[in-house]
Amino acid sequence: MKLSIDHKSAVPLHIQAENLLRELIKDPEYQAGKLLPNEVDLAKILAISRTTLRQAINKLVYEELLIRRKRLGTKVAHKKMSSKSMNWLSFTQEMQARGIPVKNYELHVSWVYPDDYIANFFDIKTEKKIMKLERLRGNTDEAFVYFVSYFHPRIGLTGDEDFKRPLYELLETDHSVVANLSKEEISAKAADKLIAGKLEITPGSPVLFRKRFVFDQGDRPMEYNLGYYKAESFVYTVEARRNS
Amino acid sequence: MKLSIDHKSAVPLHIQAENLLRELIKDPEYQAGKLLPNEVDLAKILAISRTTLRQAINKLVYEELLIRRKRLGTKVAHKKMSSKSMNWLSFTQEMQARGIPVKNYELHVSWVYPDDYIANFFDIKTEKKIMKLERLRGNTDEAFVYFVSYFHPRIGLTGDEDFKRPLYELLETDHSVVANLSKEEISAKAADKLIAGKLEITPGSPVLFRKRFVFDQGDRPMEYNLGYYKAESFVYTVEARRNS
DNA sequence: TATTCATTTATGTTTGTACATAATAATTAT
DNA sequence: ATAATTATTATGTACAAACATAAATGAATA
Repeated sequence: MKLSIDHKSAVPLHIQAENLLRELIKDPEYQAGKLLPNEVDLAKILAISRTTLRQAINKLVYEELLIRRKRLGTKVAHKKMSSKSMNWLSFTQEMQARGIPVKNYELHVSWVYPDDYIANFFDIKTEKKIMKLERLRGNTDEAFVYFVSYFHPRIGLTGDEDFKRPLYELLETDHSVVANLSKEEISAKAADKLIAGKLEITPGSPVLFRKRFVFDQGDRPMEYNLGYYKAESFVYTVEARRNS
Repeated sequence: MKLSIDHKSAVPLHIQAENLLRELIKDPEYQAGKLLPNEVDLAKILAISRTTLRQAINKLVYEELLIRRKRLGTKVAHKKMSSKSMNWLSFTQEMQARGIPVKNYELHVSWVYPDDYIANFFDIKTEKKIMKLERLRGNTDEAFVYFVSYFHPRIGLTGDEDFKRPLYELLETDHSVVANLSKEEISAKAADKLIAGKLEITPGSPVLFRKRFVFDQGDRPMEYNLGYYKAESFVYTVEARRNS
């Protein structure tokens, strides 16, 4: 890649400048904290206007790859605050997005009588069995989350589905059930014997515990999910903007 | 919030325009697919230049809240889940809403040199001390959360403020700093000796650990907050709805 | 020595202007 | 009727110019 701007190219100048900057900041010198040339000079060097250059820089600033400091200059942003609002991605997709291969350590389907709490949420009777799906998942080295899901009978799951596939994709394509609303409750918990055994930690050590209530398009309950995450292995990110 | 631009305000026009747009696109009409007024007209209406308006629109386009279509116009993008549902309540207000009286077990101000992580977030040098606020809080019976806050020097806190008051109210009324965006990372942790001592639990037992990055109106970092919640005493709720 | 003040410098904000381009709508030619 | 052509219209790109502002630096002052 050549580090100059081609004014005759069909590629917009600010795009060229952006790409050029992306290359430039890979240089160890800049990674080490060296400042970029100031905007006025750099614009002159690249033979584009400062406005156009700023357009390119802005993009990288948005991406938190560059940091501007008034009077000092612009430099490479080191450890960027990762704020990937993971929220609606499935576990599999989220892991894949981070480049971590997902492995199923356990995958177990059973049919159980719902307890009062679940029956109440689903608004069903306790006399009829519903499907329970247990999944122990992690990367290739270790399991770090234990999921327990219960599904509303309305969906019509048989238990023969391929649960290695992303769950919400399966429900949407094969059962026409679309998750529309999720309410979650996150707390810390001490692992009991069962959970400790699954995650291979000592009983009493901390886990991140997540209850998830999932509703479909008609706001009808469709899934009740419990997740036990090994501490340190999982961070839940939430982004909120004031709206008022 | 008034939907007009104040040319006399100290708040930059493009920021005002950005906020205004955020409000505007909440209108069901726009949510339903109506196009925004075209840039030239809208700029005229708001009495700002098209360039300035584009600056604001660009931000929302980058956030994937708006979609531009050449020749067609700009409209609200509805596709992803909006995970933005946090409670903008402060701890005090939240507790009061639940009818639990808040008590401060400890309230301690100190001035410390920021470590690399904090300096990086605030984008400041490590040589200059910043204010650190420690608060141990709970109900009348027991303390169940330990907060550590660091504030950006820009805010100009002296340390003599009345921190028994709700924090964000204090910052807003007395220092004209408004929290606008917060990014949080929630995880489970084992309590170390310090935390265990504060919360009066045995070291190693679980706590809900929450990092909070708070930004002001200009999206500039203003507070870095750490919260250690005694397990079982606190549940974090998140509601996410797909808007398509 | 410590504090205050002015200077410097790079980014931050804003406007006005002009032309390019993609996609649609309207028109014309086959 | 269909295809090709031509407006039309909104965004896209690009420049120049000017002034504002935050923060570091160094000079003047208490």
